[in-house]
Amino acid sequence: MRTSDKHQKIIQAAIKVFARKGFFSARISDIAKEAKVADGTIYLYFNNKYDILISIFEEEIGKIILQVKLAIEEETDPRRMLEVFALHHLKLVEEKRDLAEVLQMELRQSNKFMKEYRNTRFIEYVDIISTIIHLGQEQNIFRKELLPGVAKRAFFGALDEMSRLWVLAPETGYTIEETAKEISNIFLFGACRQSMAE
Amino acid sequence: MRTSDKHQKIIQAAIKVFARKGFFSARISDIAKEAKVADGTIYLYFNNKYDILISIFEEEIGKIILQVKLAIEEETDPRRMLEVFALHHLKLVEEKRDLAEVLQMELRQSNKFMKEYRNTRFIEYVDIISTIIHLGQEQNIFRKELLPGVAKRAFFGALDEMSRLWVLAPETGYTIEETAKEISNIFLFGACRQSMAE
DNA sequence: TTATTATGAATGATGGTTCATTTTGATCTT
DNA sequence: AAGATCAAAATGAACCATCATTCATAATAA
Repeated sequence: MRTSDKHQKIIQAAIKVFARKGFFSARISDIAKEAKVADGTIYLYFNNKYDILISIFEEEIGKIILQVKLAIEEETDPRRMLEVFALHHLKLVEEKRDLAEVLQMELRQSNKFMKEYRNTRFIEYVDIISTIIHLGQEQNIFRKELLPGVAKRAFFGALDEMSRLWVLAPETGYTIEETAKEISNIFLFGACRQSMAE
Repeated sequence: MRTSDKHQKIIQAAIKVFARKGFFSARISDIAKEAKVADGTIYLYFNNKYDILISIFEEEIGKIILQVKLAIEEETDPRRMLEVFALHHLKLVEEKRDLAEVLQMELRQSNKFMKEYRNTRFIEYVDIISTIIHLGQEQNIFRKELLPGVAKRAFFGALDEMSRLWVLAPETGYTIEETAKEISNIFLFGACRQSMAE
């Protein structure tokens, strides 16, 4: 059996277990059982429990970034790009619920218990948005005065709050598509009635 | 010494310790030392470690809700109300950093390790926003088609992502006031250049 | 035969919780 | 005013369950 197989099996098992119980309540023996592997085997592939979590972040976010960037390259209009990003972000909950749950719940507070770990992958992910915003400003579509550091986080935060909701309570009455559309719309055009439409 | 004094002392100590170490890494003895109280004393006022955390949520969010509602009642324009809400939410990081940190980091994932606990106070807080949005729709200021469940979370999420940033890395280069203004602006009018202004 | 990979019982540290004991302070007695 | 009494409040050492991690041993495969 190839090394990478066990590595992957453990990662996938850990995602499941962390999603179900949370990082701290999850036991190594839970992960081992889920991966159909002995407790000790885990330590042949990872240094410790934290290392498993970090590997999940690094490897899985890496895959997501790749996919999203690819999808965005298909588009030319920055407005559409934002919608595509939104769609991808929200879809994650549906397509990989366990992973979404781990990223939602554990990633955010990882800085607390892993002081030294700087999650550059996560930053890279959010910065996809600022790239789009910058593009939109260059094309004279977005307002020049937008504060990029605020705008990107406003958009990301809005999306992420919705995906947090879905992770906690799957039923909201809204579909992913309409939610992505609505959030993009609010971000692009605002909640106010457009006075010109009068 | 009155009962309530110790209760408060322990709560305040716990906020400090939870902020510094996170809920799981915090030891009861840490909290006891910070509160200048014996370990056992804590169990005279709280059932267990979780109970301390829940009490923080209930009592402290209660206070915040009161303050915010009061400040919003001063305003008549829903657009201003949103800005006031934003200002209050962001100010919390500055004025009560430890509490903000606990709410940011621990509150969100509380559902994971305290399955039975439904945080109604938190819901109540976010619902202040939907009340404002509803008002704005009635006054024909906000678009009627806004999905209230999405819009309120978009606004809240945007704000909260910024306060998460401040909790993690205090220096961002933006002031609270300009951030509140910017987020409100984006939410109200969008990121796009208003075409009528052409 | 030997190097690699895997096992899972044993180890050891940790820290939430308990509880026998002490301290406090209010009330009553003389 | 000085003891005496007692319930409530506080203490902190000890208990014990819980795992993360290790490592002597076994299985596998080259």
